[in-house]
Amino acid sequence: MTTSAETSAATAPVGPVRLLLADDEHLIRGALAALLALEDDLLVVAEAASGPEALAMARAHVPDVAVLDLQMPGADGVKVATSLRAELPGCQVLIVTGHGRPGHLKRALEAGVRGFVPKTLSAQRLAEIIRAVHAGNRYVDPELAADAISSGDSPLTAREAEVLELAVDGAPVAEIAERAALSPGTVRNYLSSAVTKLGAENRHAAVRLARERGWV
Amino acid sequence: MTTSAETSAATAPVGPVRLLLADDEHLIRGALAALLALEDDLLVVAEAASGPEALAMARAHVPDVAVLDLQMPGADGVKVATSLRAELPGCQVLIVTGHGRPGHLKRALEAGVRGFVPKTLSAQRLAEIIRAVHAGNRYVDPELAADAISSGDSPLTAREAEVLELAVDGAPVAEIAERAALSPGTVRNYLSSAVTKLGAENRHAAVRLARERGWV
DNA sequence: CTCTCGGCATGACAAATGTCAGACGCGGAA
DNA sequence: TTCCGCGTCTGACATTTGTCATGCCGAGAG
Repeated sequence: MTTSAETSAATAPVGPVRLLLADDEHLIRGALAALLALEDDLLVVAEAASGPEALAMARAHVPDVAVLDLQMPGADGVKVATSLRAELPGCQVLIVTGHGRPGHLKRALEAGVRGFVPKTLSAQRLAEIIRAVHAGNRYVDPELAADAISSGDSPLTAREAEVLELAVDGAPVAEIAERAALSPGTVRNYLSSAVTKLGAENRHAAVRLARERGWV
Repeated sequence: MTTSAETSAATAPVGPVRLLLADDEHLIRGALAALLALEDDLLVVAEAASGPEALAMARAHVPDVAVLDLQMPGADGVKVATSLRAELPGCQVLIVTGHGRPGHLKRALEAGVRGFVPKTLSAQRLAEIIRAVHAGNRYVDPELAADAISSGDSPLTAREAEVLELAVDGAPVAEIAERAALSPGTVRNYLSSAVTKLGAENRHAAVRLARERGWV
C-alpha cells in the first residue's frame, strides 16, 4: 500500500515479498524459513504450527503470501485458505503437500488457493513459484493436476457421500442410521449404491477408495 | 581433540561427522541439508530420495551417521536400517518421522537403530542428537517412547496378525481364507479373536487400531 | 507319564450386511 | 401438460459376517 504502481502486474517487485509459513513439523518449517531467507526478495514475517495459529498470525502480520501445509492440526490448509480469502483478500495462498490426494486440489482451487505444489520440489523452484503467485499468477504442479483430472469428479450424490463419511471408522449400519436420521434400510441402500459406483468389493473398500481420491 | 585418539570412544570428535540424508521430499531434504551444513562439525556427504537409493549411497560414501525418514518409497527407514546394520556396522542410524506410530519405534530399535525422533523438533536439537548418536549414545524422543510403552506389545498371535493383515483392503472372508490357505470358518474365528483383543467394534475398526499401533 | 494350558482349526447358529424391486417428489424435455 | 429421469427413501430377501461350543495337537508343569 505505498505508491501508485501497485497493480497486479508481474513486472517489477517494489519490496520484499512478506511470507507466512505454516507447517506443524518445526524441523521442516525452520529449515524452510532458513532456506527462503537466502533469497533477498523474500522475507518470512511469521510462522505457525497449526491452522488456528496460522490464521492468528496472518491477522497480526498481514503477509503477501501464505505458504500452508495441507495437513495441520486444528484446521487443514484449505480451511485456513477459505478464512484467509474472506479476511485478507490481498493475501495469496500457496499450498504445499506431502502426499497429495486428487480431491484436495479441487477443494483448494474452489477455496481460492493460487498455488498447489508437492514437497518433492527444490527450494529454488519453490521460491520462483512464490514470486509467481505473488505476482497474481496461478501455479499447479503438473503431476498433481494430471491426477486430479484423471480421477475426475465424484460420482456420489450428497447423501451417498454423507453416509460413506459416517462409515469411515467401521461403525455398524444402525449407528450410521441414527447419526444420519435415516432408516437402516436406506443407509444400506446408499452404501450399496456408493460401493457400486466406486467399483469396490464392499463399503470398507469403498471408504478407502473415496478417501484416496479425496471424495469424502 | 586432535591427537592420537581415533578409537571409537565417545569422548572427542576427531573430524566432521559425515552424514547421509534420506527423505523422499526433496524440499525438506534440501532445506535440512542446508541447515545442518551451518554446523561446522557436521558434513552432509550424500542424499537419497528412496530406500534403495539410500542403501546405494551408503555403500558408496560410508557415512558415520545415516538420517533416514521413516516413510520412503521402495523400502522404509527400518528396512534400510536393517540392511545397513549388516553391511556397515560402523554407521549409526537415526530415524526421523512425521507421524510416529508406536509399533515402528519397537521395530526400529530391534533393527539396531540408535535414534528415533519426530519432525516436530528444532534443527538445533537435531544437530545435538546427531552428535549424541555418533558418539555411541542412544536417543529416543520421550513422547514417542511414552506412546510406545503405553500401547505395549501386540496381544495378537501370529495367525491373527496374518489374517488381519490380509483384511486391510476390505477383502471378503472367502478371499482371505484362500490367500491364507485356511477354512473360512477359521478365518472368521481369528478375526473375531483379534477384534475382541483389540476391543474393536468389528474387524475393520480392528484393522484401523492395529495399524495405528503398528501391530500389523 | 499325565495333566493342563494355549494356539490352531472347524462347523452350526444368530446377527449384520448387501441386493433388489418399488414408491414418492421434483425439475427438465417433449 | 404430461412424461421421463434422477435422487431420495423404504422394507423384504439372500448372503456374508460374528459368536459360540468343540476337538486336536505340542509345550511345559507336576
